[in-house]
Amino acid sequence: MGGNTLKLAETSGAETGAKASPKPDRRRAPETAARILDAAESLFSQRGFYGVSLRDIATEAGVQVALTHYHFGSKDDLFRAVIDRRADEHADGMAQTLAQAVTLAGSRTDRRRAIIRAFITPIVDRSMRGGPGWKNYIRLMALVANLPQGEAFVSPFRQHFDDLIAAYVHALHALHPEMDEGDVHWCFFFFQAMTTHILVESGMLDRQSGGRFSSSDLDAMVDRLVDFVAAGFTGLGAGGD
Amino acid sequence: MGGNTLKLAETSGAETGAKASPKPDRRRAPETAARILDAAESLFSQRGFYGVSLRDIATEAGVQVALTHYHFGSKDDLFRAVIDRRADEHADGMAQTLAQAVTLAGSRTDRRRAIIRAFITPIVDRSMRGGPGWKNYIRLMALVANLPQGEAFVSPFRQHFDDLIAAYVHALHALHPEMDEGDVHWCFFFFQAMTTHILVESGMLDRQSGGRFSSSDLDAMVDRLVDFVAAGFTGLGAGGD
DNA sequence: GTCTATAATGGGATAGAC
DNA sequence: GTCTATCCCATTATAGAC
Repeated sequence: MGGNTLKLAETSGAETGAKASPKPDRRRAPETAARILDAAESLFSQRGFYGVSLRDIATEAGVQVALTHYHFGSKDDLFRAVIDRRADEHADGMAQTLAQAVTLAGSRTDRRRAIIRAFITPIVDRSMRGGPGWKNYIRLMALVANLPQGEAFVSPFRQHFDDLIAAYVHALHALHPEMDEGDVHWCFFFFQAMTTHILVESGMLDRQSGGRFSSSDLDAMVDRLVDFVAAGFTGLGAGGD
Repeated sequence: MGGNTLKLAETSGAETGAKASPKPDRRRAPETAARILDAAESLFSQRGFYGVSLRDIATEAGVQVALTHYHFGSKDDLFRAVIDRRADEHADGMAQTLAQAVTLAGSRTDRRRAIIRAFITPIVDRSMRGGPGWKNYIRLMALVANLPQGEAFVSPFRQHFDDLIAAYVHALHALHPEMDEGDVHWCFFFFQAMTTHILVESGMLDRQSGGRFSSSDLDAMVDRLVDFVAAGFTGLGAGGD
C-alpha cells in the first residue's frame, strides 16, 4: 500500500497558488472515499472496531476527520461500508467454487475433500493473491467472526455470509446422509473456527513452536487443514468410500 | 508494565480485619478492589479491551472511576491484574490434568484421546462449574487468544500459557513419534483454534443452524470435539493402535 | 491508606465555508 | 457536492481532600 502514488492534499489552506488547471480538486473526491475505505479496512482488521478511532483512519488516509462522516456517515456506517465493498464479490466467488466442487466425480472421500477445499481455497486465494486490500478484508472477516455474539456492528457480516455457510453444510450432508445433521453442522463449525483463527493471524503457532513453524504461510497450511478436517469428519460418523 | 501480581479474592470480604478501621462500613477497600476486578473481567470478556472504558467498569462495580487507578494503575495494568488473578490456578490445574493423562495405560488411540481431553476438560469444567467469575475469565482468555499479534495488552496471556501448550504438544509427539514435529504442532494449533472460538461464544453455529444446534452447551460439545480432533490427527500421520 | 474533585486530552459528530 | 473549522462529551489520568 504505497503512499506515494499521489500527492497528498495541501495541509496549509492559506496559499493555494495559481494553478494552470482550473479545477484539479474535483478529481480528488472519488479517490478520497476509496482511501478512507482502504485505511479503515486496514486498521479495523488489525485492532478491531473499538480499537480504531475515526482520527486514526483519517490520518492513515491523509484526510480530515470529518470527511469520514461526509462520505460514509457514522463510524458504524463506515464499518458496514468496508464490509459491503467486497462482500458480494467474495460470497459469489465462494458460491461458484462450491457449485463446481459438488459436480466433481470420485470417491466420497475425494468429494468430501473437494467441498472442504472449496471453502478454504477461495478465501486463501483472495488473501494471498487478491492484492493488499483483500488481505486486510479477509483478516477483518475472520476477526469479526471471532467476536462474541451481541456486538451490534457485526450484523452486516452475518447478513452476508450465513446463507453461504448453509450451502456448504447442505452439500456435505447430502454427501454423507449417514451422518446426523447436527454432527455435520458441528464439523463445519469446527472447520470455520480453525479457518477464522488462522486468518486472524494470532501468531500462536509461531510463538509456541519457537518460530520453527508459522501459520502465516497459508498455502502450506491449506493442505494440512484439509487433511485434518477431512479426517475429523470420520470421527463424527462420516463413512468411507 | 512491571506491576506486582495481586492476590485478591472474588467478592469475598474475608480480609476486613486487616486495617481495623473504626468505621469499617465506609472503608470497604478490599471488597472494592475485588469488585473492580470482577466488573473488568466480565466486561472485557464481552467487548474486549478497547470496547470497555474505565467508566463502564467503575459503573458496573458501583465505584468511582478514579478508584480503578488507585487500586490498579493504568487500564493496561488493570487488564493484566484481571488475567493474573486466576492465571496460576488455571495453568497449574491444567498441568496437573495433563500429568495424570500421560500416565494412563491403554491403546495409543485411547492415550491420544486422553491427552486431547486433558486440554479441553479443565477449561470447560472451570467455565461451567467454577462460578460466574471463571466463566468470564475463560471467555476472556479465548477472546484474547483470537486477537491479531501485535496487540500490546495480550502479552500477559502469552506469558502465562505458552509453556503449558508446549507440554501438551510434547506429550502428543512423544506418543506419536512417527509424526512430523511440525504436524503435531499444527494439529494442536487447530485444536486450540477450535477451542478458543467455541469459548468466545460467537454464536455462529447457533445462527447458521437456525437455532437447532448450540455451541453454548459445552458439555455436549466436548465429546464431539474430542472425536473430531482425535480423528483429525490421523489425517496428519498419526498411527493407530 | 481511600476516596473525591478536577484536569487534559482524544472521541464522534455537526454547521457552515468554498 | 467537497471539504474545513468547530462543538460537546467521554476518556484516561492526576492532584489533593479526608
